[in-house]
Amino acid sequence: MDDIAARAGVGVGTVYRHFPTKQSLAVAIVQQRFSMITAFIRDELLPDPDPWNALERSFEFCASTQLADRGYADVVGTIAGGSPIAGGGPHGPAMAQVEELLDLTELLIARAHAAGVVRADLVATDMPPLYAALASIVQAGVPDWRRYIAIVLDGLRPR
Amino acid sequence: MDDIAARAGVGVGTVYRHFPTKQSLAVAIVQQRFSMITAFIRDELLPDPDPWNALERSFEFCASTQLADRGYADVVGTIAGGSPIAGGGPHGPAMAQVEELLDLTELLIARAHAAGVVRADLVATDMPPLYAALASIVQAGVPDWRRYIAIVLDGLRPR
DNA sequence: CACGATACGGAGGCATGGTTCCGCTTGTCA
DNA sequence: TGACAAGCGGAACCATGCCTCCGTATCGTG
Repeated sequence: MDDIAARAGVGVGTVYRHFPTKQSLAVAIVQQRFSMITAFIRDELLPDPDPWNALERSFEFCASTQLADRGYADVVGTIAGGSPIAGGGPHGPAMAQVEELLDLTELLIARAHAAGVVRADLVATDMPPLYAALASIVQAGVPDWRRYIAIVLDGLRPR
Repeated sequence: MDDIAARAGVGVGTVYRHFPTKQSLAVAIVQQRFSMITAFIRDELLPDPDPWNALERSFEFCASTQLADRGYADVVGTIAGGSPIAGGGPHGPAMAQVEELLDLTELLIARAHAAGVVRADLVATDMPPLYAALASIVQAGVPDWRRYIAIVLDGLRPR
């Protein structure tokens, strides 16, 4: 917290005036990230005319977010694990936000199914684990993570 | 360390007599795990007559190890990242152990290529990132991780 | 049994990092 | 200008967790 305050050019006291606890600061950051993700899906991916390309871009987005944000993988992992991270939870983005994100993913997958570009058994809840997996690869510092996006995507193609 | 000592039924002092530092204990654990992994590949997977099945089992093994060992994903991730985790490194299994593991993986992949069961561009160094990815899914608490093994494996099939 | 050596236990020292609190500065209004 | 309010900074407090140290128990030997 001292470092955060220093980076922000204020004293710790000021940080604690805005966020009463370290955890509440973390929650605020996570919620902001969630907004970014849902906004990206809604405004960039769903309008994309090519459903397959939208999927591809969703993985790219996931990877770049992890590059900018060391904690991203953990959060997505938490969603993937399906744990009850509602408002009260430890680093909980409100459950409503998770719902919204899953709904958008659902649309993404539905479009892909309609176009027949993905395997028949693919469901929306498959995505968070795959996003988490990719994020962990990026987190590990693997330089050519795009290669692994390609491999996973190949695994999603119709059989 | 206090907890570890208690679980072992000894005092902290005794723990520190065997492992002068917490890190050295971690290193010892990691090295032991490495031995288990290399032994498994050598004694179980390489003798498996079906190269594809061997690959499949390697992922299964990876997942179960992560289930038993919360730190497994991190270690594999470190290898995947290709960072210099030699003897001096932070939680470094000796570089020699990493080399050995990569060599064994090389054999596994070579056999798969010879049988023509995997995509042509697959190389041995692709595996650590994939193992790390799977481990992170397991770590996240996703109950049906086998499903994601299947998806990734499908991504490894010849195109 | 006496004695030295070896091994043990766990209280205490010390560093780290989250949180609180109080004195000071800044801005506003009469 | 003086008095008050609001906001700020950072020193100090406290819990946690790694590690050290010393008094004690155990074991082998003369």
